[in-house]
Amino acid sequence: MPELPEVETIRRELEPLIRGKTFARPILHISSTVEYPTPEEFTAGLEGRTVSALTRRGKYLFINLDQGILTVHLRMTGNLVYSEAGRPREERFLRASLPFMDNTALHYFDMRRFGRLWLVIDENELNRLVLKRVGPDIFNEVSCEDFLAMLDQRRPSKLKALLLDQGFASGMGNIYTDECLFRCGLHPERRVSSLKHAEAEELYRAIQDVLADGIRYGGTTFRDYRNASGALGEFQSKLDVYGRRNETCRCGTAIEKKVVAGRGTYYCPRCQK
DNA sequence: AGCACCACCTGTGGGC
DNA sequence: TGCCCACAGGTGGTGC
Repeated sequence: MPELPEVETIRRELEPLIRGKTFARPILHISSTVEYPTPEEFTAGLEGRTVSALTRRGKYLFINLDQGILTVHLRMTGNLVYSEAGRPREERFLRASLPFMDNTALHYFDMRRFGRLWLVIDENELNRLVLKRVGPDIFNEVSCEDFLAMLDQRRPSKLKALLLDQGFASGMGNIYTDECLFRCGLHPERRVSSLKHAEAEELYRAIQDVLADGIRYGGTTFRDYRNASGALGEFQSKLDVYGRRNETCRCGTAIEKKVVAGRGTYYCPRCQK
């Protein structure tokens, strides 16, 4: 489900709703939702902690506390939903309930159960246990100059694989990668090493633009994504290629789909070189 | 190093 | 019409 714009949408919406609130005792409906520490340590450690700020790196959301950092990764189908009243309307796929002292709550839903929660004591532990292989946030922490310097001209991989590599830079997922490559007219199978300087700059620009647009429209609901209020995103109506196999590109050519870097990849064979 | 493949899960839509 | 299985916004491990 969620790529950078979806997580950022949740972050922006959630922060004013929960900043200053204090957690009551969490209920883990599926204990494997907690990756670290043990479920018992997680519930005991979160109870009584107060939210100070919400931050993000790539697809990771950090709920910073007066002591420690509650970390969330939604993977494919996770939803983090804030509810005014204590209990959610629909309990199917509810994996964890994180109530606050004032009887509001954060509910974590996840159909496929891939998403995870962590409770770490500080940034040091966060970097060591969670963010070992997570590169800088592509939207907030990488300037054009940085990006050009990061592009290793000897790197043999394809553009699609580069952008999906969270260790290179974090936040891009399958949808925004395809949309970004369409926007800058680069083929997903182009080799990183073949990029000219101007093309690399256009790629950087397209990444920033597509992510900004995704955030502006509240993310993409292709299937399951919901924001922190349970509402749908709206960027799906702006997609140029993703999910549009056999539809016509604005150039008149049919959009194709093939597997690149192990992921279903949509592109225009005429516009993208 | 990078890539292909599997694993983790559940649901569903497209093809036969 | 109905059934089945390929595939789905992600990532981590393994082995080549």
